[in-house]
Amino acid sequence: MAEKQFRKRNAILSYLQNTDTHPGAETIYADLKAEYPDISLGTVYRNLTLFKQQGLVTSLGTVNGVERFDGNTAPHVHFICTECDGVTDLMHMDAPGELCRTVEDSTGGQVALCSLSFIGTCKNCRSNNI
Amino acid sequence: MAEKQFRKRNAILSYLQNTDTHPGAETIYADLKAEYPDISLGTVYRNLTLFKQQGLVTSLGTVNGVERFDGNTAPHVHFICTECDGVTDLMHMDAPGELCRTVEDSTGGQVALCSLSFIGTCKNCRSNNI
DNA sequence: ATGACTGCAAAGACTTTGCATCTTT
DNA sequence: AAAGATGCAAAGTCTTTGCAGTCAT
Repeated sequence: MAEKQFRKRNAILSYLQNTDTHPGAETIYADLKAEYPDISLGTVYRNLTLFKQQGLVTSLGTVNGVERFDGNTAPHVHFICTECDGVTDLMHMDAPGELCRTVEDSTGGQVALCSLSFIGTCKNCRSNNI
Repeated sequence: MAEKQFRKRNAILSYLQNTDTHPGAETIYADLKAEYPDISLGTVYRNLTLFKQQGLVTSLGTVNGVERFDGNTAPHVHFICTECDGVTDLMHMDAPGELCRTVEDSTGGQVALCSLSFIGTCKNCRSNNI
């Protein structure tokens, strides 16, 4: 009794909603392991799949073979560093959401979301390259 | 003598440069098998990796777990159908290439390329859903 | 009790890679 | 002969999944 025990599902969602690092499953697993020593990777994957279906989190696609997740479902733009695999938000930049209608008109399809990413080398990795 | 035998490497590149279907490795392999019955999947993967490094082809990222390739290196926008996994070019639409500089200024990073995709259901799949 | 959630480990899908062979020059 | 490209199959990564056990109501 006392506090109701948090389910791992909640922990995973909460973790995603409180980070801007756009982690992959393995990272989520490793980080949550501190507080939930018996959490399993299967649970992380299972819940991520669920969250995606429910629209609670989005997938950025894969970076270096690993799918990366975002708990911030508001449309926004990403910067992906190909050296450190870091993904950062570009909050000041508008995702071209208004173009979705244009695309629907020109293709006859239905657009669920649009994804805009800039791929390159982040400030930090540039410095380290000197 | 006669015609020099085409290397498989050339065949793979040529295949990519002459299609707009944005195939994955398995598809390239299957299609080239007709003309090159002894081609191997390893060769396809090996050469795709090479082409990416050389900048001869680009990767669109993964669709449904499979990396998809584009022999058209001119920047352009893609429409990705989540039902049939088809990827089509939106040639009439400009990729926001000019924003690369803006991103570099605001992040201090260096932008190599920008990727804009619209994800949804294509015209064909919509029809089939009726 | 019942249904929901999870741990574990096996299976699956996709990709990479070592080595021997075959080509090209 | 030397360098490069490829076939084959094993290995490697990442992800999914079946099943039994656990937790919440």
